[in-house]
Amino acid sequence: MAVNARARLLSTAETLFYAHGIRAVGVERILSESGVGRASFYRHFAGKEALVTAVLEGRDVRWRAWLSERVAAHGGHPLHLFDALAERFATQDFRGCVAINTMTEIADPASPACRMAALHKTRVIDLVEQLLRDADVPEPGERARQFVLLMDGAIVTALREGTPDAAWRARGIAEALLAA
Amino acid sequence: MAVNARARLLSTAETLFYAHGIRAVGVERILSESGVGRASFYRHFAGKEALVTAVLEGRDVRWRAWLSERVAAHGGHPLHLFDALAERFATQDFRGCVAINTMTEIADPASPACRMAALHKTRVIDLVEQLLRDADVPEPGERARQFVLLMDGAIVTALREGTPDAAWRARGIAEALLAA
DNA sequence: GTGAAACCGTACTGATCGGTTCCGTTTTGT
DNA sequence: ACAAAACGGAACCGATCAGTACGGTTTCAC
Repeated sequence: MAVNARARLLSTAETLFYAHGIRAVGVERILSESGVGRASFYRHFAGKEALVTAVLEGRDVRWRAWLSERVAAHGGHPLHLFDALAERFATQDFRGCVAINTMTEIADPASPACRMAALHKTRVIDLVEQLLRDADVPEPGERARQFVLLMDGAIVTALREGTPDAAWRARGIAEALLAA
Repeated sequence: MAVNARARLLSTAETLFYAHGIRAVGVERILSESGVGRASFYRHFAGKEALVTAVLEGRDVRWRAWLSERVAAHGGHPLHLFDALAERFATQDFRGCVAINTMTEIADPASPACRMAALHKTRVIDLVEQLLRDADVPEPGERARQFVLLMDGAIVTALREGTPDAAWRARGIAEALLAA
């Protein structure tokens, strides 16, 4: 129980922040649920804000890896992005996109958390653009931005509706877009 | 200074909640910035949560009225929804959609605030559906849900980018959708 | 085996949270 | 003019916030 304090902090914080929001989760709760001592926390992180940015960093890497893997599993076509989203929307713990939630909650665009969230989105755009290039879709740059707009709209809608339907709705729109 | 305490509370709270988030704004700040006494606040509202739902109610009514008016001013076609959004995105105080921000921040779907936010979105869908009917667009029900997904995607994107570009991007997608 | 490093738990700080209560003043209806 | 209602200000309440300090324990490298 005395090793990996940092990893446990990151894991517990990620779960709690995602489920309840960043402001809603105090350091107290993260410590008690992770079993990490208070001093150990401040030995690993300068403060709560540093923990938040570290969580967002890890989330960015892991989420893009997951998305790439699932799209590839479905066949690798850009439209399969929405099949991956549908899978995600159906999971029990789904509560939207960490980056979107962070930007709407923290408000200050200059804060490290918001900067990290914005960076995540640009990286996702790059990922989508590469998928579009691989599929020989014309104007992949602009198309990628359109696709991410659709994905974000689907995420917000799925959070509100509590069903994966929004993924299929967004997929239908994307199909119309590619056919045009 | 001793009249309209309720109205001043609602106005101040709406501004602060929208700019900084609900959790980030304490009752203390609302009182000092509105000039309303603490006792007066709890005479008008059962608590902070009641104030939040009242603010969301007012916002819902006012925002739909504003949207209808702006769409009509642009010509009344459903595509003009995105012209209205572009106007909104360009305003200085734009910080996304109150309903989306509330749902991502409060997390609990059963809370009065989230219920009110969800209700707002369904009312917006109804508004969009009526616009589509008036324009003789086929399948207005499903189209309305697609349009609102596009609008929500545009709102989230505009919040991230800080420019009105997302409105034009969403408009382009909507045009492709109507042409298909 | 021994010392250093990492660890957990507890007690504490000052600030702020939402909410209650009381008091004296101002506004309003009649 | 006068009473009732609405009001602002301030002193409180217990709880929780992020962060610090200290003391005793476990882990690990040499």
